[in-house]
Amino acid sequence: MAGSVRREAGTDGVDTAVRELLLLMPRMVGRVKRIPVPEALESLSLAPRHLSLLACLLFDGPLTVNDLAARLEVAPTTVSLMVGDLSGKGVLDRREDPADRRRRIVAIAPDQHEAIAAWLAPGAEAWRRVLTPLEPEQRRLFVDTLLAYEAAVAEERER
Amino acid sequence: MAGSVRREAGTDGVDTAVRELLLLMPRMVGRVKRIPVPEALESLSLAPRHLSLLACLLFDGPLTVNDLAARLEVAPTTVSLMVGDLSGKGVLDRREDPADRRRRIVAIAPDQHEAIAAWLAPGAEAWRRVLTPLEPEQRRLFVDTLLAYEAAVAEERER
DNA sequence: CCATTTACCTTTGACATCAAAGATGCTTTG
DNA sequence: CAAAGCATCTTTGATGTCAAAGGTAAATGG
Repeated sequence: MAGSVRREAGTDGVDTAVRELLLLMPRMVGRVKRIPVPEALESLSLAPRHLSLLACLLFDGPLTVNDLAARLEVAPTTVSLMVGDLSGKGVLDRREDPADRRRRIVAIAPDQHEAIAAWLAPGAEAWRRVLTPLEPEQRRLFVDTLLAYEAAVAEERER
Repeated sequence: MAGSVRREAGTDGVDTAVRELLLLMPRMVGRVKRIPVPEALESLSLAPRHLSLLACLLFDGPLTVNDLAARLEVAPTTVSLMVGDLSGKGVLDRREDPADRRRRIVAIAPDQHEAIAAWLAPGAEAWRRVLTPLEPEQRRLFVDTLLAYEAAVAEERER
């Protein structure tokens, strides 16, 4: 039965795992969208959806709008609106690239650096908790498998 | 530096992995939101966002609106609207529970079963591709770690 | 040089999602 | 059995996200 999702037994648990993951994924997405905002940042009307954008900037330094959109797999529109919003509130720094005035270089305002790192910490803590008991090579395998999945999905889209 | 995301070296690569995962997650979410719709279903105005709902119904049989919302980590509002939409188009079957007329039992319309399974197949194929080369116990470890992460995030929300 | 093409960002209008309130039916309790 | 309480779903108004179009600046090339 080609095209079907399930297959006969004997594939050594692969299909069981696939099934579990297909059902787990939307749950995970939903949860991540609800990570609570610390009080210190609530006054700046920061919401969970800003978290990944700020994480990118915190980890990989100043970036352009398109660059951010590509990393987050989100439309440049969305980044542009968010950045406009957050820079108005002093959370982000948006300035023209002197070398190319079409570009806007986006960075975290220095005085918000610490508060944002603290916001990221609980999410990081969740990962740390589940990764710590693993052997180093098991950890490596886990990350690589997830990366491979992302690549596999990206590839499917080409066709 | 408590509360910071990075720590000193010597934690055996945990922090490297955490960092990679924090950056990978939003990418994955974005990609999954863009899984293409097969032509056979496009005429029914089905979009990627319907996929996880249909997957739940395909795997776990008929469910109620609240049940679906809980599994998808989405508001009952959203499920209600989607179900109303899709049942209007004959993709889903929505009928009152005879035992409790407040409930609506949602199921996939039998004649759409096959097309939806085919839509799910590429996503399943991506997982299968990355899981097949693993040993059974490695596979188990991978799934369990992801489940543990989901549980860890759920727990953080309580506090 | 000026004209065309390309790159990057923003604006705009349409749609998806959610929280809160509303509607309906079951359950409990005096 | 009546009334209050609870569970389930839908409706409504507000907000987030996106695709398409618009605006501006750099690159290309005649």
